[in-house]
Amino acid sequence: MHPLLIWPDPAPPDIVRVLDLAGIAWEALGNHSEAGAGPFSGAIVSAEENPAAAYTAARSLRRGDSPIAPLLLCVRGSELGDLVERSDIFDDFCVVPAHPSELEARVRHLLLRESAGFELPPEIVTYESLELNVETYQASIDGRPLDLTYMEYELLKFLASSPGRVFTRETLLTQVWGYEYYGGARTVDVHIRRLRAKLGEEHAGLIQTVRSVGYRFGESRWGS
Amino acid sequence: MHPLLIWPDPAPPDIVRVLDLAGIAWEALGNHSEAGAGPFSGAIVSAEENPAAAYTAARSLRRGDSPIAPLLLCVRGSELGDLVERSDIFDDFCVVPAHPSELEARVRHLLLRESAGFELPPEIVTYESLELNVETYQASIDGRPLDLTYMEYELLKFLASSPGRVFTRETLLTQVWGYEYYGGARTVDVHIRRLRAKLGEEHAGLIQTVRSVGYRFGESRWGS
DNA sequence: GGCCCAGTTCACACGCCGTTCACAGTAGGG
DNA sequence: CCCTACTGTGAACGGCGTGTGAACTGGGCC
Repeated sequence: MHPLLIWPDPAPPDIVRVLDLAGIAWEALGNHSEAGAGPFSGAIVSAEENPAAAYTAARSLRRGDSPIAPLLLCVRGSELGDLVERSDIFDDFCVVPAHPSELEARVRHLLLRESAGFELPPEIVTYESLELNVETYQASIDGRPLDLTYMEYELLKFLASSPGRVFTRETLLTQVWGYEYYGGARTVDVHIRRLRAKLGEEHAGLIQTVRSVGYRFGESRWGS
Repeated sequence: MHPLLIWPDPAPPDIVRVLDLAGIAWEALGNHSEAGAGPFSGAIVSAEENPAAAYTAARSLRRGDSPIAPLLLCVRGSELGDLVERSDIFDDFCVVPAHPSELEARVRHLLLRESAGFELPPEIVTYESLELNVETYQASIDGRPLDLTYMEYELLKFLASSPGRVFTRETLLTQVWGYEYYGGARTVDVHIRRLRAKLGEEHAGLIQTVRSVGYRFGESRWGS
């Protein structure tokens, strides 16, 4: 069994005590760039001290080449209201200070469900002739490779993950760019434009604009 | 959105209070055999009073033809040790007594993740052969796609959400256009006209004029 | 049958919204 | 340290959705 990743570094003593008593291996890391250390069977992110930094850390753990799952978020009760809109960056949360047995139960439950087959985002997103290999960050259409930048790739991946669904610029900014945004709606437009350009003339229609609403990927006719 | 199933019946007041405040529909059921009543978007099983019976109930909810997911288990702290070996019958648990905001956060988190993962049927407003897909902003009638503008779509969606009900122009202006309006009653007329034109000759009668009152969608006065 | 009221239809102009271009800031690599 | 490429923002352009005025129609009432 691979160890659990704990953020931040040094790891909060309360969490360490529970894991050590339960005989669960762990490793504390301060930032994602060090995560190349090895595979983890899951992560615990403590938002007790610095919630904002913890959310950023959790989000970055969920991205990149090897997203980590499951992820347990430890938060104070006062932070509960902010959790709903961040649902995508954690699998379970624990209100701290918590009874050690609750924390242990949550960790064990998550690990068990993980081994039983946890749902992670698919490795390859495809739509018609478009292919997105999440692992290698490569994209191709009609077999021809697409040279996409990071943001273009993230945006296209997000859109292609929900074909037909319309996303507002606001939604795209928070979901793809990942932070609260004020103004800058033009940013989305420009990236959409660059994407369409790289998709080529014949496939530019894959991304449709829904006037005064947002953008939609594929499914122009809902014959489905 | 389908209601949540709550066990046991009658539902624990603490849980009911949280759900009602959060505006989440629920339905209390005592045993699984009654569950044929309708589809549920999830379940909450309270093991506060009778843990053994609650485990049995949760297990039966997870079996049968239509297993219910996600399932939230409410347990006392003293039961935490028994949870690990029962990991298969619930998706999340909540230690009671819990702060209402924690319970609400867990319910919302489960529902959000469920909708993200399982991709439950899209929200669709439908009336006879008319279909409005709220997620994709697409409309169709008799299977033929309708090319509606933003305002036309919003107006039609609002009308079709309450078939048979008559709306005054003022009501439509405030509800659809969204702001207090002075004058400009003609605006509604024209949009109604454009809608009727796009609905086609055969379906133009779906939107009826109630003289000196307003407009009504569907449910002709003879039929009802 | 003529007047009046209410709804329909038509035509047009304004303004919003999306697209596109151009440029500044910045991070990463040689 | 320079250079390149990616990213984000401002501004100009163009299109079309939207709202409004006015003419037209149809029905009710005296």
